[in-house]
Amino acid sequence: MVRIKDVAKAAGVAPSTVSLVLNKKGYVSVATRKKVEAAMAELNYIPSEVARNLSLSRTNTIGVVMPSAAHPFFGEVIEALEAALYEQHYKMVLCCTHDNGETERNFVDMLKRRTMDGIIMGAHSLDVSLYDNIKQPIVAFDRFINNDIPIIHCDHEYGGRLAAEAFLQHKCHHLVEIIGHHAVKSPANAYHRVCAELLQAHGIKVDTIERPWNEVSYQSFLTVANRLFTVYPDVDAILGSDLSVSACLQVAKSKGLRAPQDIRMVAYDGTLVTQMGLEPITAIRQPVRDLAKLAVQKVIERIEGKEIDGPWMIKPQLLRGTTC
Amino acid sequence: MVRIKDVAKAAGVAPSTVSLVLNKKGYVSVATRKKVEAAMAELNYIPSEVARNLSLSRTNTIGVVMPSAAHPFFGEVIEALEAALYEQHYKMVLCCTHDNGETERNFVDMLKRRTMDGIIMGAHSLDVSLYDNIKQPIVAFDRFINNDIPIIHCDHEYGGRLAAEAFLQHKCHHLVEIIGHHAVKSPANAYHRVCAELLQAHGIKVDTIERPWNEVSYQSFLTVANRLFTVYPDVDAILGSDLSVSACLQVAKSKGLRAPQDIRMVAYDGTLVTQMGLEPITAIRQPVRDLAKLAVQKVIERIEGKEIDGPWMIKPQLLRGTTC
DNA sequence: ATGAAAGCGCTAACAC
DNA sequence: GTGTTAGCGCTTTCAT
Repeated sequence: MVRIKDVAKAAGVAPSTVSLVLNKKGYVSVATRKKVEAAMAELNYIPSEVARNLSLSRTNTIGVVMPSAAHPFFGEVIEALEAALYEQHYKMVLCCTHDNGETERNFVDMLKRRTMDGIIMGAHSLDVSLYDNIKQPIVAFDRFINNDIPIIHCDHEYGGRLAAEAFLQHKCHHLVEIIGHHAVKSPANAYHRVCAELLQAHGIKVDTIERPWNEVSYQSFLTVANRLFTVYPDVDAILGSDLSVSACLQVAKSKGLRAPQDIRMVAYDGTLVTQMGLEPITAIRQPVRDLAKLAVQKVIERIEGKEIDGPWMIKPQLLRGTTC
Repeated sequence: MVRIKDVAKAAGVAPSTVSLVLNKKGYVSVATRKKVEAAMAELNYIPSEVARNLSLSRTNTIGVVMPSAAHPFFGEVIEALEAALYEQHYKMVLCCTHDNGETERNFVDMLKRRTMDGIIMGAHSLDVSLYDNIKQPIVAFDRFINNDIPIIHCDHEYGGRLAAEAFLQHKCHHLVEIIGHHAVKSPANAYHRVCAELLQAHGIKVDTIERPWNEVSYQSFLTVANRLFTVYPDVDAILGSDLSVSACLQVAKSKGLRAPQDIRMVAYDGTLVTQMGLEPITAIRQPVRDLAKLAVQKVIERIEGKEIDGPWMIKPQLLRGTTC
């Protein structure tokens, strides 16, 4: 391994000088710069980033915690975060919790060990006390953690309103909402609340059905969809996440129901899933790229010592499909 | 910040002793261990991983390079790799290249700077010379790079055979294969070749249609699907990746074609996408978790200095749907 | 404009 | 068993 001092020796200068040309800092005469650069090329020198990190107490790495990478929505989020981080010259280390508390704990430990300069937290753990004594910058992605941790999310109340407006363009009598497990404290719950309120104000009956904790197979979405139609046979409007609604559409079709004539459906998230079936599902699209950019910008501001407040929100958008 | 020497001072011992208890190495009397542990707790000591990394010349981090995280297949792969790495106490830093050579180059640079102990490379770059002078361990994931870099992949020839067998259970006359861009050198091309050969041996006509480079929107899959039906109106069998076939199914339905009576389709990969539409698509499922585990095992063996050979393959599996 | 030297926080060889 | 000490490779202040 060739070190900075090897380059210095070869170039006949001091290590500090090499460091200066390496980082394009300070004043170095053109002549010595040339010598140093020649020596670096000659020796095929590559600086050790770890040594640099230790010296600077900064790793240019930020940790991203998500429930899963295989889920279409989180896959998109991860992609967008990685791109935004890359643009700011940060590396992303990814942790998928699979809704497992221990995984999350371990990851937060890594953060504490200063492997990373900051964290973007998008998982839904149950134990929020994990985050009590952390000095490093954290921002939460669509998730409440505590009052010290700023949160970036989509304007879900507005999303709920968009969904309600879509439903109200048709005659519905009974909306069923497929909601996440009640233990998950997410700002996203707001869209269900708002949509329910608006429809109830128009005399529409609203029921909810809850998804099991930590079940991610598509089969489990089909199970819930089937239960929905069994428990509420007169349902004529459904609101839920992309996968939930996709499964409902599948079940509805198998029962010979047509959308939007017999039943209306709005999917929340608007990932690929809603575009991919035999008909495009009407969806509320979360502005994933913008959310990711904002989250990245905010962690970095915190890393750089700026005081930031939050929360921050971005409005979602209606993607008109054929199901509502 | 509290350092190891602070703990040492507080406990009345030497830093090296603290290091020993920290790493559960060597022999430390129970009494001093207790003292040290008390001091660590008292001071709320958290070791710096960066310093440790520098000292050990090892980061316990490995880089994963994939074309995208938003794509269902790569999302699954990333998830599986992360889980496998986590189990081995490795962190994953993720790079999505978006088929962009510069991104990849930058990432390989990071590797050279020894930020990471190794790389799992699953992207399809065009410039393979990038990998010429790398000392760190690399394994390729479903991708040919060069003869020095071992490769892990699914047994695609077997996959092609499975697909052919599925088609041959029906009467087909004209298979169209949707293939990736010709610049991508992937072992996965084998399944197209093998399936084509087997069907041609039965007198079935085979054509191919090539996907554009670096187009990832679902819209682009629909475009290709539409072109397929325009160019080959008598097509009655289609083989392609999940998204390609999903788009074809959508177009076929819109033309009133029924599967498998009028047209047969087999999707390669077998992600969520094939389960999600209105009918399950018959698919060749890549054993993603096993591939990921194997890839992780092999990079780690290389990191630990073991000589490994490769290539390694794992057999795919037929998922019977209703489309063939 | 360049060099000497101290430090970033930890590990490990060696001495006691 | 425990302490001393010399690294790991880079950055940066302070002289010159």
